[in-house]
Amino acid sequence: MSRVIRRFSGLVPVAVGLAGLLRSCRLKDCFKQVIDAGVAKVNDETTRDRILRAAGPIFAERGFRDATVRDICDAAEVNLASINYYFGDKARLYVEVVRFARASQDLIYAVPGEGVEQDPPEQLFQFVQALLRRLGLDHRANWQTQLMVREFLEPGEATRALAEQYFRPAFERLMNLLDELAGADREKDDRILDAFSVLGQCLFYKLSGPVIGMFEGAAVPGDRISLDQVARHITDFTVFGLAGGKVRGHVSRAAGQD
Amino acid sequence: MSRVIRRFSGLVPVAVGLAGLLRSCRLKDCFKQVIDAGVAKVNDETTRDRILRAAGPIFAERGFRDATVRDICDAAEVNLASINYYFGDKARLYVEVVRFARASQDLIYAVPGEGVEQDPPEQLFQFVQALLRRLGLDHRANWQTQLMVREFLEPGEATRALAEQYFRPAFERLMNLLDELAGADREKDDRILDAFSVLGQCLFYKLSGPVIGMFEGAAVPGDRISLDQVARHITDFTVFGLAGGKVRGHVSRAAGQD
DNA sequence: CTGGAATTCAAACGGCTGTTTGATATACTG
DNA sequence: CAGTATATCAAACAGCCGTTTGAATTCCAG
Repeated sequence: MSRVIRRFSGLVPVAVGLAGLLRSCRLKDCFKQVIDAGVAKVNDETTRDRILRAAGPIFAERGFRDATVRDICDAAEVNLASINYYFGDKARLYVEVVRFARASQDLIYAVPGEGVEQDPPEQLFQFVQALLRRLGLDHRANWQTQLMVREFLEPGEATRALAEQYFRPAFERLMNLLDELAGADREKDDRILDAFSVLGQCLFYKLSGPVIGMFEGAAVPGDRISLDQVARHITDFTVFGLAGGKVRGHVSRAAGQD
Repeated sequence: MSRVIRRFSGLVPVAVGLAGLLRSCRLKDCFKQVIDAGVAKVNDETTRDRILRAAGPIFAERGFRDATVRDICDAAEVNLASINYYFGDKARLYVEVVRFARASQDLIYAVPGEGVEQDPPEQLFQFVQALLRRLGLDHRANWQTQLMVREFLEPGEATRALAEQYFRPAFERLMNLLDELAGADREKDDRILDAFSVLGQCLFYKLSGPVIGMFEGAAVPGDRISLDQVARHITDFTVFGLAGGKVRGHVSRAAGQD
């Protein structure tokens, strides 16, 4: 009781408290938000920001569980207690980091060629190319992408917002793109499955990287095969693959010899 | 010093020691191997086996790090010290569990229709169908598959053997299958990329399950869309997609309007 | 300058982890 | 049966984890 009062002794916590998601987060933040809004400018990095920036790569590389607050504080060169002081606990720091990652890059969404008039296959190529780049197929992925892939593979509390705001728009843009390629008269389920086929092809290179490197014959992009080669292949594969959806009798049965 | 001598007081440890990978693992195992070889038969389950069997699902569900030896021992109804007594430590139990999982199911490999004379598209369909089933797209995946997917996504020490013995044979069978479909005159890189495209499409449903469930419109197999529908789609998509590889000029450029 | 709030800090706390220990019970051998 | 190797067990250990504490420091308005 007394500890809470001591800690929330100022007037600012009340504002945050009313905002709903309060608890113990420290409260220079409120001024910070005002500052960020453009009212004023902070020259040297605040402790909160250093934590946020240092935590990103660590969470991305090791995941929530394996990343320790001690390592994060060491990397940020702040005191061990700072995380609990500014964010309440490790979990809330994590969702803040995800938010930060999301804000500092728009992942799949901002695909080049959006709105530009080009033929559909070329638009698809650029979509795929951009996605592969975001996934880090050219160089190593940045930590933001790594973090989002992690959230994608095993969703947590922060994932729902991610899905709504980033994955879904990209997903719908892709479906529209495929409509242009295959004709818009497709059924809804087919549209979805087609989009999955494209995303699956792209994600495979990100997710299976370490293992396919073990197959002597196979080569990861960046090794023998360039990112553009992969993007080109996926585009071609898809453009022709879509034709399969048009044949309602289903090829694999229709082609049967019996 | 004295503890080692006390523990390895018998003569059996020497044999295992010579085998190379000894250390503190307990040594009824040597007899156990003889028993398994058919010399004798053990009626009631040994402690070692109970641990092995209980650890599988727990490692599969939570991963190596989040699975605790206490939970495993509770599930196996054995004493806490048993894991260290029989396996040395948690890590060596884990690789043993992976070996056990690998042995108790042959994952992707044993595809129905192997050797059976059917037209290539139907063979591909059955390959895809079998893979999706192994991945647990119909009901929930069994723990063996879960464990292998985990190893696939972030490889550990046990992964290399897995890749060599299971992933690779399936991979090569798939490439041969695609050769029959597309003609065998393809370049090596194209064969690999085509196979990746198929695997990517299949894996997508396993890996993105939780997230695509968040898209209201989209449906996971088992929900609105059946596993066979998905398998059929992937097959059709692939059969036509392979045609893209035959056009050397690359569709996405050739179809350009400029 | 002064007093009180905001922040930083070293130290510790309680809990959970994998592992070890030494005693005890069981099985087997000569 | 005696004696020894094997197996089981409750208890404890050391180490790391996230978190808390209370004092010291910095900051800033009056």
